[in-house]
Amino acid sequence: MSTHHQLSEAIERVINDARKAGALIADAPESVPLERPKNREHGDYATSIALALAKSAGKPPREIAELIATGLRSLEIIDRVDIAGPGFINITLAKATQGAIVINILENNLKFGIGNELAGVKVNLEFISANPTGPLHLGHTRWAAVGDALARVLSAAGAEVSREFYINDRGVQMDLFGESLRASALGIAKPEAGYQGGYIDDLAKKIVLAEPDFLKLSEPESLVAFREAGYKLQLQEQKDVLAKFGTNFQVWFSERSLHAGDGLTKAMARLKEQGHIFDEEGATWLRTTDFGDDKDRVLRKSDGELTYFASDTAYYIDKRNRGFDICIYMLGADHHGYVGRLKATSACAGDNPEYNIEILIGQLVKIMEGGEEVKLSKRAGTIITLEELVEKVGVDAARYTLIRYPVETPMVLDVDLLKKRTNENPVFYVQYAHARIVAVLRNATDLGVKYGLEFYKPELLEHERERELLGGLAEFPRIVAGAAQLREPHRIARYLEDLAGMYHGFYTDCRVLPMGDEKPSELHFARATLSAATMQVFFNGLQLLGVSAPDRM
RNA sequence: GCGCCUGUAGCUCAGUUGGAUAGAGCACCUGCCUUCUAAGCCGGUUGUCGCAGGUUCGAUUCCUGCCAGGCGCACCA
Repeated sequence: MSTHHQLSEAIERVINDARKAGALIADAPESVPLERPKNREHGDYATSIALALAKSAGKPPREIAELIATGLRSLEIIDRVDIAGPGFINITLAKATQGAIVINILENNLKFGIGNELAGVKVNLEFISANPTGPLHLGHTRWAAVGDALARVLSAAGAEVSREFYINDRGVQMDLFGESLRASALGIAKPEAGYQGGYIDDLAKKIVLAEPDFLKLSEPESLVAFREAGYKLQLQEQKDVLAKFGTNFQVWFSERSLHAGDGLTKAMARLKEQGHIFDEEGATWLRTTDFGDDKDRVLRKSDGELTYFASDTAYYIDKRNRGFDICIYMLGADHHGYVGRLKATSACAGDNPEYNIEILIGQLVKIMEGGEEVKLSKRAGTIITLEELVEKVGVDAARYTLIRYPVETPMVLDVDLLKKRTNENPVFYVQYAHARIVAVLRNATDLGVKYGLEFYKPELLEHERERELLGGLAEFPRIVAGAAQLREPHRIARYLEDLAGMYHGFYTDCRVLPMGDEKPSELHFARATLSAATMQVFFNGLQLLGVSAPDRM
């Protein structure tokens, strides 16, 4: 059980005991607010519960605080309890209580931080889902990093997660893609609305080299041939680039497969059965306005063609049929208009849109280079691809920087800054802390400093820096759980940066290894053990972000 | 016009369930390497938390209105 959890239960018990004894007449608290105060003078933990109870108790908060404090003081795990300000209760833990976190970490090692908040929940996490008609660009890259990290975080909370990439391999865009490739191969003008980038020419050359006969085909035949060959190559390239980026999907889901198989038929039947389908002006509609959408949506156009929306709907229903409890969609801000219809679709299918479907909207990424904004335009060929970004700054820096911010904030990436392999880049700050500990432990072995549970005496750790670090380590499980519940992996990154600060501070003020002829003491052992536990948390945390934890830098 | 997101230090941005003196990195000034990685640490400077109201013991956080920026409102994909 975490220290935090242990404490909040203890406080609750004290309050309930006081209520039973009639010493306190107040409503039962819904939950105990317990936080780590920013100010060190306010102890290890602080609660404002007395302020919350004041109203229903009809007593001044400080009086209630005193009552609770008295109960807490008798507990072994607590060293001291103070009341401050209007009625805050500040708690300082006993040394052994605080030091116990190291034992917890070393006993669980790779599993430390893993929780069960989402145990038994099957989550489908769909992200990127680009057309296979070009390379992945910067917008996709944000999702590639955040989506993968979110998948890891959700798994850490106990969920069973499937990462899915929906391939839009059907429709007008695909045809334009084929037409553009063929035009390039034949040296004729590309279609106006087609794809213009240089990669089209490269792809076309590759195709002709492999299949020279394509040039001899009739126009309709060659359009299909180029389209299909281009599709295969481009999709493979997306897969390769993502694999290099450390983002791996369990399922690459083809839109075509919904039409080729019975996915669409099943979906339509389901919606009909639920009674939300109607025909009007020769088209088939889904009455999404039944569930808050601004307008009804067309599934089958009057010309008989199925819409993209029909595929989306079928895909959603397919996911649910495959047993996923929660379907999470990660979409770019330019698609936020989809939220209403997706939620409504879920409701039309008879599901609970408050639980079965979640849509995360990510703001677009701006990019600065050479002091000015790079305008992203496919037409002008100034798109920045995932591959280019990685070439410039490396996988770790790219992933970390993209994950570090909440997705709903528009972010500006300064490529020049990321290129610098210096501490201006927060990822190095965190990685450095890990590498530093590895070096210390390497030396520890050489100097005969033993570390590990059998050499660890928590009561020896009483330096301010040690206490701070111990407190920080104890937060990790809560941070992971919070990141999972809120779908916000950036919290892990921010936490690691704080933890790095704590370790660096500890390292500076608390000598871990003996100096000169000094003999290794139990304090050295305790500090080395504390370092080992910290290293484990850095490792686990960076793992959740898909960022490497280097042994040397 | 309607809807979504954003507005916090010179810059890039944190700040879940309302809490104590609003934080970090960069930038700027200043110290700290004859013994564990100086990609580090210590100290200093920087704020009408977009504006105005409201809710209450207490609001950067919740509510309303306004201002500014981004994005979206197809029988397109």
